[in-house]
Amino acid sequence: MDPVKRPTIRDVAEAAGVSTATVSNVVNGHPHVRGKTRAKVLEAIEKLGYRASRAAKSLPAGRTFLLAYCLPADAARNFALDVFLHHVVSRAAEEDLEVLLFAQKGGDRVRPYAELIRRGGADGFVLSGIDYRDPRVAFLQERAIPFACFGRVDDESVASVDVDGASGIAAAVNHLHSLGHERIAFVGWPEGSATGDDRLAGFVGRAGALGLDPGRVVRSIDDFDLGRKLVPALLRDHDPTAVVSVSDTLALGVMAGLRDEGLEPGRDVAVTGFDDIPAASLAAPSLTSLRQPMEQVGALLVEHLVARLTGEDAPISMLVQPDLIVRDSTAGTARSPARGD
Amino acid sequence: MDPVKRPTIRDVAEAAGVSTATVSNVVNGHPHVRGKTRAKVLEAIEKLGYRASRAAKSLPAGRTFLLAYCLPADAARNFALDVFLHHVVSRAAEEDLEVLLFAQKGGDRVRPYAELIRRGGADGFVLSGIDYRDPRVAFLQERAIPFACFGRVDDESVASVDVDGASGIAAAVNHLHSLGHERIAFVGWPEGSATGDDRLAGFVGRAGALGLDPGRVVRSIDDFDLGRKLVPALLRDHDPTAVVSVSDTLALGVMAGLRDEGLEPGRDVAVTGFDDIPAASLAAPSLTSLRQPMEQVGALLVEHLVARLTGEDAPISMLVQPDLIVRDSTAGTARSPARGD
DNA sequence: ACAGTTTCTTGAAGCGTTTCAATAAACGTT
DNA sequence: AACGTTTATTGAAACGCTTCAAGAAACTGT
Repeated sequence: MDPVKRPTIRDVAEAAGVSTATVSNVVNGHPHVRGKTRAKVLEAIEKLGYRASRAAKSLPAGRTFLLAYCLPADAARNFALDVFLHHVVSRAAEEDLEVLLFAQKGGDRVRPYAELIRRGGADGFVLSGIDYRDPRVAFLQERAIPFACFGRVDDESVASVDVDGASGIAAAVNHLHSLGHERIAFVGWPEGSATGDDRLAGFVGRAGALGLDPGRVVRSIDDFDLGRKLVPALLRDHDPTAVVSVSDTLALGVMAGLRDEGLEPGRDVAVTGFDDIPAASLAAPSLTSLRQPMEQVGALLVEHLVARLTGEDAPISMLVQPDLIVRDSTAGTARSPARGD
Repeated sequence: MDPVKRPTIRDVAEAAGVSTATVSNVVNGHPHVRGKTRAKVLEAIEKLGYRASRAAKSLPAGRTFLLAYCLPADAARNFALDVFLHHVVSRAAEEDLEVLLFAQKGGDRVRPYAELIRRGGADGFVLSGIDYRDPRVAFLQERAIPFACFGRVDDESVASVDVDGASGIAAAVNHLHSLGHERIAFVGWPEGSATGDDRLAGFVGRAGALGLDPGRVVRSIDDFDLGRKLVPALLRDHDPTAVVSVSDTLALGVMAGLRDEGLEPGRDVAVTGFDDIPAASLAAPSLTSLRQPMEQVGALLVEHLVARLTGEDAPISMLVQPDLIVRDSTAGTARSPARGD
């Protein structure tokens, strides 16, 4: 009825005819153990199927062997979250760490972290969805809790990995320019988001460098319908042959809006997005987008945390490159018939 | 430098001038504590910001206060995963349980569970992605480990919650029928998936009951492009005015395929999907779909596990109803002009 | 005011590990 | 063969909490 009783270190010690201290030494790879003794112990471990209990290890060790991650409240909007998480978990497993999930309760973004810390719930934290001056960062830093951020933090002493949005957008602009597009517009987020500002900078910089007008910019919050509705104004003000969007959601909205105006996205007007959300490849036409290298980001964050937990003082602040995934929404060239210019 | 030292139960006991046993009694709400004593203790707890450490609680309790969930290897395909997880985590938090995440290593689906159990890593498991005769179910059952499944399990003694796919599809058929559609086709998965068979049964049953031809069925594995490519044959063989799909992915493919054939989905041919993945609302036209009540599922699973851990023998085997989300892909009526019949 | 009850509080053991000082065994020297 | 070294092993304390038998305090009723 009850879950099967697990063997303890004492059972192993008995079976091997040694003390529990010796078993512990073997398990933890301490140097001074004779070959013969080690063999006996390993055999007993094997026979009994022994594994040290995390709970029992934690107590004397003063650590939990857990990394914690707070699920964003708007999980449904964060499409790549599960992929990111998957990589964090996998990489953590390689380091014998497991991942603890917790969630925001009310509006307070810091509270759940504080609670977890008070209960000694985890050794370190992985954060995502970093804002300018994110309160969580200040909080954790003040308490000297190990943590690492997916997203840019202005403070150099904070470990963070971010996707180089500027360079990603620049790649999209290059791609479109090489297809012959001259009037490229950018659909961005409202000012004040670290990620959005960065991507916009990429557009402005690259467009300028290519001698294109970097002023073809329109802004909207990240919503499909708003993206759709901004198309008439976009066409009127900038008459673009290509639209670079700060996100896939907006890009898909723009594609719908183009079609509302009788233009076929991908043929009459090229469109690119950012994030490569699942819907990007499921759209018709499929959407050219920038994929964030989640595996790399997850691995870097975990590696940093492990180093930090091992005592090394290893601040990192890395920028990783997104991959341009070319699909049908940029399949035509700027010189194709439809718009006749 | 080091993470701030947390106060222990002993600190509280000292501050309140009582023994640690009393503090423990207060914290755990034991009955025989005098009001005045309780007040003193609570005050000390408040002042010091004390919270019992999970690690230290676990050891004598013989439980971890953790529920474990294994991230499916193909996380990227499981679109609603993060939503589901979010609800599981939230509900668990209400019960003072946290959620531990682990991942599949190689091909062996059972191995990670076995490993976690050997380390005494969690009190119970939440499973998803249940197959016919899922090996994990047999494994956990054999070891009498508490677990609860999202997905149907044939064994009545296993706690499971599933979404009523048959009834969901039936609702879609009803919806289309009420719009005047008479020739409704079903795009299903290949035989042999529990979920797919169930949804198909819903179509056949409902179509038959309405006096429609229940034989308009086509099958494909769950892939956008395959859904797209099956449209010509679908039109030729069944000439449907509406297509009910077993999944959103296939439905989106079908919509693309219809457009390839010069038909406008939502106007010329109605389309429905299942799962309400994010792409459903981002498609143009937006896709009518069936939303799985993830919150309910998550809550039920956690509630069962809590009951089970509390000693109650509470097997459940529930079916919850999906919600039909009507969108533009079923906006027209069967009598609208385009197809002229 | 005293014994008998009942209610509250506590000391100490124990949960499964790690760690470290102390002891034992093995090895070189002479 | 006895000694000093080095290497291997161990006993016991400690980690922060719960639990339970036992003791103390607060009430009864007389």
